[in-house]
Amino acid sequence: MPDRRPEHPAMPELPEVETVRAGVEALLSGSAILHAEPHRSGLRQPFGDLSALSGPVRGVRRRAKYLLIETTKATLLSHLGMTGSWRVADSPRTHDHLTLHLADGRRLVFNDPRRFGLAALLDGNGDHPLLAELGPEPLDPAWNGAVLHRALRGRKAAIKALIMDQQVVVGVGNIYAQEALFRSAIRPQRPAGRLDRGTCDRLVDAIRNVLQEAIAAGGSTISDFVHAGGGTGLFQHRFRVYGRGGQPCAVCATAIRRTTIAGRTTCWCPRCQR
DNA sequence: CTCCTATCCTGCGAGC
DNA sequence: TGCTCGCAGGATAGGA
Repeated sequence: MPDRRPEHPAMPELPEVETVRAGVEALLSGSAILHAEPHRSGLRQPFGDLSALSGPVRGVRRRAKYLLIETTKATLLSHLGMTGSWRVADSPRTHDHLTLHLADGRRLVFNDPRRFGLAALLDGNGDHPLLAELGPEPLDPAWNGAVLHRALRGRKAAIKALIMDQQVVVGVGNIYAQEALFRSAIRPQRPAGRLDRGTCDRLVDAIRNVLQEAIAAGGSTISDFVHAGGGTGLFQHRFRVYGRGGQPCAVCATAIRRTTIAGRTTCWCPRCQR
């Protein structure tokens, strides 16, 4: 039975978070935060004391899949989890968890039905434990096949599991891991430590290309509602393997296969990927 | 240390 | 129609 492609692949990986970053930055540009008002004690972990979050907004940055909203006095770290969104409040909705009151009267609200998300302030040094162990940014030119090859040395886990490991490289989740492996013709279950240098070069290129294309497809639309999924813009129509188990490969027409790797559904073409 | 599994949580679609 | 059940998955705790 062929998979049905999910209607709303609400999986915020690097491209989705980057799109949300740009959207939130546009919403906050030139504004100031008066105060943060939590509606519960926390999500994946406690919000902690958010009272320092106020002042003119200096910028909105991204590190891995985290958003960083920086004011002159503090920086809010947030993660969209699976289903998180930021919006300019209209009326209250279920699963609204945190409201940022702005000086111009608008309210920016974090909503997250599944509550896999997170929000907390960076400490006085601008650090947070969640940021401490993160690996390289995939779009940073300093990350390349040689660096990946070194990181995989001796590792026996499936290559797909390791490119989703945020200590190896950040920002790659279940969708783009599958798509990058298809593009680089690598079978997802191959033991990572056995990939040679040239294969790592190919994989790095594929990861970069698929992420950049997805960011570009994320579009420039500025909306009052910036959310995790919906599949950034039109990119979801370009998936070659994700969610396509049982369907013919777009390249060779062989049936796409489906399995589980490290607890996550994984699809691949048995002919194109070795 | 490395690797894998269970867990958190809600919404949705399949099947009866 | 309305119910139950399984699945979706980022990050992490804990077990092997």
